[in-house]
Amino acid sequence: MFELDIADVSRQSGLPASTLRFYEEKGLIRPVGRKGQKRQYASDILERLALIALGRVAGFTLEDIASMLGVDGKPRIDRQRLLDKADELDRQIRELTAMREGLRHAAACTAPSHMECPKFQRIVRAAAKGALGERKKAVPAKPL
Amino acid sequence: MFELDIADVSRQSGLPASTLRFYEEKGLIRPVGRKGQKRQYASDILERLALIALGRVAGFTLEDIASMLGVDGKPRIDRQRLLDKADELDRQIRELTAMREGLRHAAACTAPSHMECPKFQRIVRAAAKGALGERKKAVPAKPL
DNA sequence: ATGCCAGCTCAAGTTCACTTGAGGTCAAGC
DNA sequence: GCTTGACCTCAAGTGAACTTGAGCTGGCAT
Repeated sequence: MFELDIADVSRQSGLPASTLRFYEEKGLIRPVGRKGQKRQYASDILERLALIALGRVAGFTLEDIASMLGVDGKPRIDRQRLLDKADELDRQIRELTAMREGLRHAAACTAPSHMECPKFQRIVRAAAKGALGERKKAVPAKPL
Repeated sequence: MFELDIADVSRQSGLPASTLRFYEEKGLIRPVGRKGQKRQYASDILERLALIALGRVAGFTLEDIASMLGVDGKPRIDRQRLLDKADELDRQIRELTAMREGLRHAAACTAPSHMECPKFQRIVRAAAKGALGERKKAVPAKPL
């Protein structure tokens, strides 16, 4: 297991160095040591960053993730929490799937107004069930 | 089309009144008028809020959504943008699905460390492809 | 030795999507 | 006629996840 400096990690992970330092501050990652003042990372940092990225996609906060990925490197994961999250993901996947259908249909449909198209209405109603009335913060999204 | 006051809309949509006022400020919704000082909404506001909720789930920002749902009520939607978003959702759905599998497996797997389990490794690698190196903000998530 | 460049620390700023708070208005009920 | 409650405006605050900026350090290339 060779060592990487922050630039290597940044390049290989696609994360800016500032984010890596930020993650360190939040207890998500830790350099194996320093060469002079400079952080040196073990090569498995990339695996850990992948895990973090995954957790983020799954909707965990950084704090959640930090608590699951113990400092030691290997996780003390609460199984029930994982299962709960998996269920939540199931729901989210269904919503996104409905939404995707809605988008594709909206792009293709020639009805004067989408809301007048019965198919679109059905999709909206199906997808909205659950999306609406949910108190969770949804994704800010990369601006297109 | 009868009218609703803000409390009705709030109750039926699940959104706090403050959010409705906020959405109005952002140009996402508009009351049909006022009764005294109080906002009155057309009943189709709920449909519009559903659309907004959907857009949020799909990962559009409020600004994005406002620009797609014209003031007039009915959308001037950029078809290409919708298709792009649909493709992005496809990718996101695949990631979430992988993540969900990963979570369920992690909860079930008895390997001493998840990272030592080849199945988990495979899942992580599959899911991370794409998740890592992505510059988008992912969902803050309702804390469990 | 001199200067550059990458990296460092620490504090402050940014964006997004809301929420909260202070202070005001108005119709209804007692 | 006075309070209560729902609603109003406008400004400021919040939390998550970063980013940016100012000012310092240390290695190595000229």
